[in-house]
Amino acid sequence: MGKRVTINDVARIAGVSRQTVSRALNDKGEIDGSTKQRVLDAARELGYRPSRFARGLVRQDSTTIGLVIPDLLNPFFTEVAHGALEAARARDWHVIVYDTADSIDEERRTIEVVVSQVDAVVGYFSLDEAELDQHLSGIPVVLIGREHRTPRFSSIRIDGQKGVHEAVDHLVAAGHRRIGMLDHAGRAEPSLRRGWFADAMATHGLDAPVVGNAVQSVDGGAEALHEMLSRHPDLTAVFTYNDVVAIGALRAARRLGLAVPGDLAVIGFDGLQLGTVVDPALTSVALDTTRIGALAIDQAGRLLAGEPPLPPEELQVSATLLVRDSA
Amino acid sequence: MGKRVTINDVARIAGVSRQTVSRALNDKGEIDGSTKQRVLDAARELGYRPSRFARGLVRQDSTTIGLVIPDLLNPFFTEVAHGALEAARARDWHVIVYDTADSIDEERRTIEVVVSQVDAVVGYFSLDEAELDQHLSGIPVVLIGREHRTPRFSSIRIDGQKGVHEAVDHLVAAGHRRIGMLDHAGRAEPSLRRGWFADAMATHGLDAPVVGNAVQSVDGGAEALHEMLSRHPDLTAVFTYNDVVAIGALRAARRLGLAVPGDLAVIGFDGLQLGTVVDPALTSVALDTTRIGALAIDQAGRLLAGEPPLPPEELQVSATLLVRDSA
DNA sequence: TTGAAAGCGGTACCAT
DNA sequence: ATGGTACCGCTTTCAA
Repeated sequence: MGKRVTINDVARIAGVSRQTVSRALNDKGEIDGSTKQRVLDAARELGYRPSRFARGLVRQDSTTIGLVIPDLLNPFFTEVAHGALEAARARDWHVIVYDTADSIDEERRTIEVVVSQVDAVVGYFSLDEAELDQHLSGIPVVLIGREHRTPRFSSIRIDGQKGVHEAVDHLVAAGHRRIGMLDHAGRAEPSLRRGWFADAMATHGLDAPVVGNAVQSVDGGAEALHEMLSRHPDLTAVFTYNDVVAIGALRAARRLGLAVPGDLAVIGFDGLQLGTVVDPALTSVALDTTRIGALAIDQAGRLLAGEPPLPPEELQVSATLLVRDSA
Repeated sequence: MGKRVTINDVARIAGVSRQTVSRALNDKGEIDGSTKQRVLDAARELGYRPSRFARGLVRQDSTTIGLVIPDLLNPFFTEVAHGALEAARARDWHVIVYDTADSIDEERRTIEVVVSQVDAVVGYFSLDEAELDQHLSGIPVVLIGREHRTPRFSSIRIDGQKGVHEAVDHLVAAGHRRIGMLDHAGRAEPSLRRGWFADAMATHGLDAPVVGNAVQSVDGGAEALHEMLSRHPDLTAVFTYNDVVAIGALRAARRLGLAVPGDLAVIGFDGLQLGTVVDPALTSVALDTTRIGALAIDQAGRLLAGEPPLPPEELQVSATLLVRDSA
């Protein structure tokens, strides 16, 4: 029942050929004013609308990118998505967004259908490359926040080395010595961020850091800080896996009657805008989230156009300490 | 350069006809195992990928919806978008997201191109219906947060009447009498929310309310509260146009040394998750934001299928007071 | 099991 | 200014 009315119907009603209809609708010259009007009227009357498929088939323009993210409600992904949308819009590209709801099954469903809807795919995946390639065969794929293993894929890397060092420098300069970290709970290996942190601590000759694990949520962060502080009451500063956890830590500190940054300094990671709504505003190792999305789109574009892709060095986004009020 | 390899190329290389290629690729029966393998190999080798246009042209399935929002970074719209994506995914529909960056020009650009990419459009628009219809001709359009004037469009209404009354009831029950409101700045007419508020105040026989105007941002809310309090220091409670403004008010109150809710009660509007990260957690007249998006998708679906559309009464989402800690 | 032919709904090019 | 025709890439009859 959907797209019934075709260009032929319009042609018939208007008493002209389809080519003429096409001309009228596309504002080509070479058409009589009254004819054009007649066609337009007929089209409107019939509720005619060109098929995007037929049109796409003949004019090979119009690019559509699939953006796959685990959870749009997570402000980090929201920002990345925003960056991607912005970059795509600048090129007049269209972006189909898929929210996989943090579910591996939804991710599977997504890669199965996305390939027939878009020209390239960018985003966050947890499936292994073999499975991805199997379903996404033949189409450019840019992985975000995860390193590719085979040349089949591209990836945008997050380089927090410098930023995390700055964070620790900042804390040390303020006199902190006992600094803990709230890492990502429930992952096989310690995070890269934890590695950078340990590295920075070592640089200052500080003790092997105290590390707790936080579930990735505000509540998770609050709980983890409680726990960590009960075991290590001497901590005067905390660095967290990300801003969401840091915000939880902020809340926990307040509940414990600790002034931030006076009694406890807190530094997050991501530099989300969200960090400005809490009080004190969150100091954070900031990523240019917009750029992450934009880079992914950019790389997808190069791959699509057959241009030389950006080399790994340029596919990195590095972090910088963003000093606000919590440290 | 883009989509060079066609089904014909695969057919030639595999030494079969295109129909056979189609069979192999689409897992139809009636094909010899070895033939199928040969085709698959050829396809992989050539990096063949079916044209989504050609395929869409012949099988008229696959629905794509355009979602137009003014700013994905605004948590309210993020939540609505999330609801829409979720509802679309449940039907195996695809959603192209357009962020118009709060710009009327971007909105224009969007409606000009979206029509050739999607089957229906839902979202937020500020253009008038005539202009919308002109570009979106013939395709279902569901307006959110704004009432349609002509039957050409559908719209999802926000009904805050009950929720706002609950909010005022709640405040009055807690002993508040002097309650101000921070409305939306920079709009021609007072908002509906302000009307509901005035109405609720009148119900309780309270004075005509004090109303200030806030720019729609955290800073805007903070500033507006300052200003309002300097002129009306006797206020003990504030209701705001939305949560973002309320969060600004929260901050301003804290800076002024006012305890919330002790010295000043604050109630927002929207019921965003964002309200849980601030301290005290924000009490708010909550909307089911997810439902807003879902309703829009639902209505678009009915329009598309030629089913009877939902009547206006069912296209409403009403608000309820969500009591957290700020009032 | 496989292939030939006929569209799907448009646009471009060449006549008229 | 308008119409005829080929063709975009793929799937769906229908024969063979």
